[in-house]
Amino acid sequence: MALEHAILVSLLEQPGSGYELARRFDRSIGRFWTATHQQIYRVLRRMEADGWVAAEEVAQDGRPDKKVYSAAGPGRAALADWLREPVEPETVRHELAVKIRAAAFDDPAALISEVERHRESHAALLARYLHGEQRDFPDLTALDTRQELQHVVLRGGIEFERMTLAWLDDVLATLRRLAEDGRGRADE
Amino acid sequence: MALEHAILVSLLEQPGSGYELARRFDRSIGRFWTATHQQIYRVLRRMEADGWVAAEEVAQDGRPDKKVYSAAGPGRAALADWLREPVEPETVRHELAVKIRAAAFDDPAALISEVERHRESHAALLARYLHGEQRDFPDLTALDTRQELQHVVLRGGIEFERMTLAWLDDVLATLRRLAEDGRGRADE
DNA sequence: ATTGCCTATGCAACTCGTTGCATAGCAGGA
DNA sequence: TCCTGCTATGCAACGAGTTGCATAGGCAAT
Repeated sequence: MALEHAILVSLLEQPGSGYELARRFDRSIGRFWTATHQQIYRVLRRMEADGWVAAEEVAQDGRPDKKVYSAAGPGRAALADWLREPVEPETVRHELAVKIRAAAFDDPAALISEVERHRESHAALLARYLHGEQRDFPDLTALDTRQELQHVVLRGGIEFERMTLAWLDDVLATLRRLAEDGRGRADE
Repeated sequence: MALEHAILVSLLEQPGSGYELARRFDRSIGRFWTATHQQIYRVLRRMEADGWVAAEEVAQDGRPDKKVYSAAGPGRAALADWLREPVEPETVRHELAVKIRAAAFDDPAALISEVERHRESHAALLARYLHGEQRDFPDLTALDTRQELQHVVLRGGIEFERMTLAWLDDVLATLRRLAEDGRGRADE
């Protein structure tokens, strides 16, 4: 389990309320670790009870009060411990891969529009990454440690999306070829 | 949720018992969808109750009896329906990316051995993929529909591992550079 | 005026997934 | 001989994650 740790990293980069964290998880961090506001609120309360984070009530006008959290000493220590633990193997859930193998027992052509939609969303994400890179890292020769590490993670995201786009093109070409062949021959 | 569907695909490719499925999920299918034997047994019982799979008791000598499952008509229909549904966005859990960003608040050098271990396991997986490709697809010009689809998924796995290896090398170079700089300058 | 959306937090109920353990016979090695 | 490990299935308990709903004030558009 590492939601606690993802939250700690986010709070170290910038303190914030549960709600703000939830939005960050929808945007930047969410590319590497997803979480709903429910999980975040629950885990934040547990972390506060354990002394990992400190909370400060902030009154706002025109808006509900919010509790701004920041990482506390024990939280940083827990994060350092976690860093030194070996990563547990990631549990993979690659739904599209399952669907592609499933298509062999149905009509491969039925998957084409699905894969195309997938391709669009990956192309959009790549564009957002590249835009974010230009915005947040205009000068790649003058980065501090934090930015260096953020950037190497971003490079990973960019390369992943490029690889995925190329593969989805490969998948589409394969599905289209099979659909052609299927029309040419008798349906099996 | 798609464990049902992953099981259906596996049973369509080859009928088998819960135990055999669990082992397949540890090996081939498990690259795209992980599951423990507990999940598999539970879901198989539900699928049998729903008529998605048919079970046949098989007596064995020297071993406990096993129930061999195979996909039934309603299961195939459910799979076809699922193929036509849009994929829900995958929930991403990229622990290493979180750790890399976390390293900014600790010692980046502490991550190096961790990333190296990661790199080794991805290199080993790539080797296994390439070996499996040679074994299962010796003649790429004579593939039927099922093999074509299996192969395009395998190509995705291979490209993913290649991309990951290149990125991990990038990460290692970055961490080592930061560790050098950290020794040169004062610790912050 | 009403509708809908945004900020901000939370409860309750549920499903999904993991972990530990149990059974039970057989095979192989120390 | 005892211990370990493999096949084969399963129960029970727990923790993680999701979904639906509730509150509650403010803002903007219809």
